[in-house]
Amino acid sequence: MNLFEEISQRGLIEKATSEELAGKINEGGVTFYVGFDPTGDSLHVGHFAILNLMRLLQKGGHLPIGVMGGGTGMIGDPGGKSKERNLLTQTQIEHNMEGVQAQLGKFLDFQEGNRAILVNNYDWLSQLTLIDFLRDTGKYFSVNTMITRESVKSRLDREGEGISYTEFSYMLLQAYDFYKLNEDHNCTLQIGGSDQWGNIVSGIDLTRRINGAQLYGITMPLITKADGSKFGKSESGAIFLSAEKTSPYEFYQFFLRQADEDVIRFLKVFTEMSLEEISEFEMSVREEPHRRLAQQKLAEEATRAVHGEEILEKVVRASRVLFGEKIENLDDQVISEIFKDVPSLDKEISSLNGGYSLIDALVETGASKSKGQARKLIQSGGAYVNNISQKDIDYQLTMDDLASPSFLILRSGKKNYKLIHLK
RNA sequence: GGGGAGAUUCCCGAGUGGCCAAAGGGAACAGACUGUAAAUCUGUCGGCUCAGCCUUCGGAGGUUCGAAUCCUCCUCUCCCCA
Repeated sequence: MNLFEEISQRGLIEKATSEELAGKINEGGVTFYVGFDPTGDSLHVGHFAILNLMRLLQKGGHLPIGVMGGGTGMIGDPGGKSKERNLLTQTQIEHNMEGVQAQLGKFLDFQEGNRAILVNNYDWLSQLTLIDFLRDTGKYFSVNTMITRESVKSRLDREGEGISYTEFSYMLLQAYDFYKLNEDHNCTLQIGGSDQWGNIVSGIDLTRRINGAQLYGITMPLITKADGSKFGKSESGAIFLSAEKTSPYEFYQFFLRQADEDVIRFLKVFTEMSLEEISEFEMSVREEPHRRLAQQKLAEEATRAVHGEEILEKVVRASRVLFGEKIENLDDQVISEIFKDVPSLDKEISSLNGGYSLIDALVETGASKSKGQARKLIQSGGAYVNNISQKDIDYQLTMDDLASPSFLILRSGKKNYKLIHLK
């Protein structure tokens, strides 16, 4: 199977601008680019599919360019929901670029061979002067066409909304990026989300008009879940690739909890596993879903790619302990490692002498919002001390409840852990 | 500029003088069942020293034994006409 067939079978392609593209991709040596929003210093799982596609293409002999939208970020894509863009400072953008580059490095090779590069479009967009830009670039754009673009049209149709000239120009800048990257790096392919179609096509048109070069574009489908909700959000918000923003444990658990209906599709989209291997897991999901082998594999592959083998092992071990039986007789080191990401409350060890009420402990650790809720939680059997359900409202924690010499583990519900560190 | 409607607990939304911490739905949180899934069912869902008490119905006053409900003023939102 050739590369193009493979990526389309994985579900990584929604639309391509031209039939010829398949041939180019199978030949190799295509320089392609993907744009990233510079507003944060970490990518999130919503980027996972595109990262995987970039990785697959690089391994297939193509050259990836990551473009940070340092310049376009100051303008704002009219398709985006936010009305006003914050102007990021250069230092912020540099900081964000570093963060993103480190993460891209997990998926792409920046070192040798057909090595990836990361650039900031501020570098060239900031050099443009208005007169030159209008004369050399603006003249190739038809306003008639621009106002029919979905992103612009929806803003025009909505009463009282409108669109500023600034945002209206966004499309021109992104188109110019593609032209510029073609000139400077011989970049001939742009890949983006399905909402980027219009912008990509604008770049292709512009470049053809300026220098006659034929460029290509691919859009990726929006990754959705079987229940219709958007992939990438957990109860507590977006799942980031950075360990500071989303702990590796939470990251692993997020993938582990995906539904049977989604997991095979996700294996194809998010991992490099061969399609043959994936079809074995497909059978497993069908015949023995309770074993959750596919979910485990997905969580494993994703966590390994982002956080590495060593952290993966720790996270798997932590998961086993956390979803296991009673926690006792562990040493401090093991506990603090397993529960590294769990919020913990420091407490004087002496407070256990006179007994420390479970209700207070639940409130103080933040497991419950108020004493009333803590009381109800205990009554419903949802409060756990060292993984054992405790239903006595007046329960007092004592030295006997320590899971290790200085730790005590509380839990509300199935997976919400809190740690008390006795000093 | 003229006329009308409205603001209720996280969200939607009922409630027009006591039976109101306020119906119903959603979200959320627990429990059961499971597979750390989905669906379903059950419970909880302002606070507390919890059979009781305290603080809430846009804001400030007032009437009343008693106000989310009535009156006055203010703030904000929406609709229609010009």
